[in-house]
Amino acid sequence: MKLFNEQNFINQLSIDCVIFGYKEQELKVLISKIKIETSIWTLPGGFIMQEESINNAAKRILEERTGLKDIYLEQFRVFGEPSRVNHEIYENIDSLKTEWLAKGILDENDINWLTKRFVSIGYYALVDINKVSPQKGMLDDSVEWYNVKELPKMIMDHNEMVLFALETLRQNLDQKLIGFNLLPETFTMKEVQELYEAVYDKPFARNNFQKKILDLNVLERLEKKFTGAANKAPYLYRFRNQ
Amino acid sequence: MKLFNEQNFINQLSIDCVIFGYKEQELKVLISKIKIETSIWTLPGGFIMQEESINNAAKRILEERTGLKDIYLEQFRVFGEPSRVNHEIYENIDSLKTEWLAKGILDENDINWLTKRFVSIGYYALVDINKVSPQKGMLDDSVEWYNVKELPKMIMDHNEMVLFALETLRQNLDQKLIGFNLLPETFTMKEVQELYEAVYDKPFARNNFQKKILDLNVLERLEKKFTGAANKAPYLYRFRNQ
DNA sequence: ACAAAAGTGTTGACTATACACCCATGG
DNA sequence: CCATGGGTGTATAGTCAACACTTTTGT
Repeated sequence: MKLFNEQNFINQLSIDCVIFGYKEQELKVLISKIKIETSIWTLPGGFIMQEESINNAAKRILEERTGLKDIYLEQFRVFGEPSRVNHEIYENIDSLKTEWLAKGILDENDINWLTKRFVSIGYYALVDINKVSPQKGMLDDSVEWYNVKELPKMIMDHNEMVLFALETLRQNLDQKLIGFNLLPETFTMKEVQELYEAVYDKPFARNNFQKKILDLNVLERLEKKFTGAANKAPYLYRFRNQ
Repeated sequence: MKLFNEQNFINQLSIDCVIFGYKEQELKVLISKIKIETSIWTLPGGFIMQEESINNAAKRILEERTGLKDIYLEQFRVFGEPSRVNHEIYENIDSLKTEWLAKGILDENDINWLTKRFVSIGYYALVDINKVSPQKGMLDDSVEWYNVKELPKMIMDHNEMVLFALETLRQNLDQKLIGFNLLPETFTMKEVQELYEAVYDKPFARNNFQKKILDLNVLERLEKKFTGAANKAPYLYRFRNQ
């Protein structure tokens, strides 16, 4: 097949994506499992086509896994240790290699291409978790959301990548007003607060938080949301886009 | 010669360095001129060896141009538009190609290697300008310091790279206490202030600035510096390393 | 004594945080 | 009418910028 070679993709350069979602008071990351028996986890990743910008490559990879266009995403760091090789997958796990070769998914050239040392550009993305139906990649066994605090050990430096992505998210959440990408169309102030608490992993004072967010002047107050609970009904808000 | 091929370097991936120095109240950037007659300017750059981390590659490139080890440096962004090709140099300027081939500096394979589309990792570095004696690269005609506000038009997106580097420097100068890398061993408070004014391109109030910097608790006050001027002698300071 | 520039102190505005209170809602 | 949680107001502390004043230096 020769899927991977220098005519299609740039050699030894990859993109790995830390896709953040938010649900049930937890910040989650979308990761793939390669194989059931041995359970190898990775971040969703891919390669850069010759005529494609790196941003578009990242968008394409994200769309493949989430089905979503127009995702908020941003590069956060390049990972370039010479030890970044896929040996974990392609050498230790002979059975995988045999299987892929047998199934004709990959040929020898592809495997040679994939087992070189790779420099990887880290992107992080923020998505409304309700809109995503995770799609398996070619080599994936499953794709699932994991709590960012309870991620399994992933290949190479992928766990470290998540730490860098989270650090960048924390630095940018306020400043760039990007948190609303993680929430549905409308939301209550409490939901915003719980999102912030999940991201920064610390509590915020309710009243001061409300003041801070409203003072940003980016939210539009809608009708009240009657939950049936025996207390005052909270307002719903929507992110005002300009 | 075949200097450049996939056995030596990673293909289609480069590093470009924005090297900041500070002198005479001006923030300066070290840039190379390729050829006298046509005057093509570029940022110092290079490639990544197969067994080398990207950080070490950046250090090596910086040492080649500045002669300095242990420079403060940090990656700030990846530039990956598919239009990033060296055509400006290698096609429009036939004379260069002819010259290099004639001199045996590069052969056809090298030129093919160099004229592909490149993804470039941007690093910025902060150096004590007094310690640097700029070194010409293999293809350089000259290497000089230019005021960051008065840079000539450089190839590809190199001017844009400087803007991103400066933006990152501004964001990190305070937070990471890195400004002292731009100053000599000892300095007066006025020199620190003028450095900050050069970086942010705006004035700071003298007394408040002094308070802010001293409150960081990273400076050690030394003896006074008698300049011979008819005014109170300022103290010298040194950056306390822990 | 004076000008120039460094060092220090004081004030007022703004911001962040803690505390207090009131209000709507369903049982 | 009460418990619960949402919305809003106030007081306090801390931070930051503007202004004022004092000190040191060489002429």
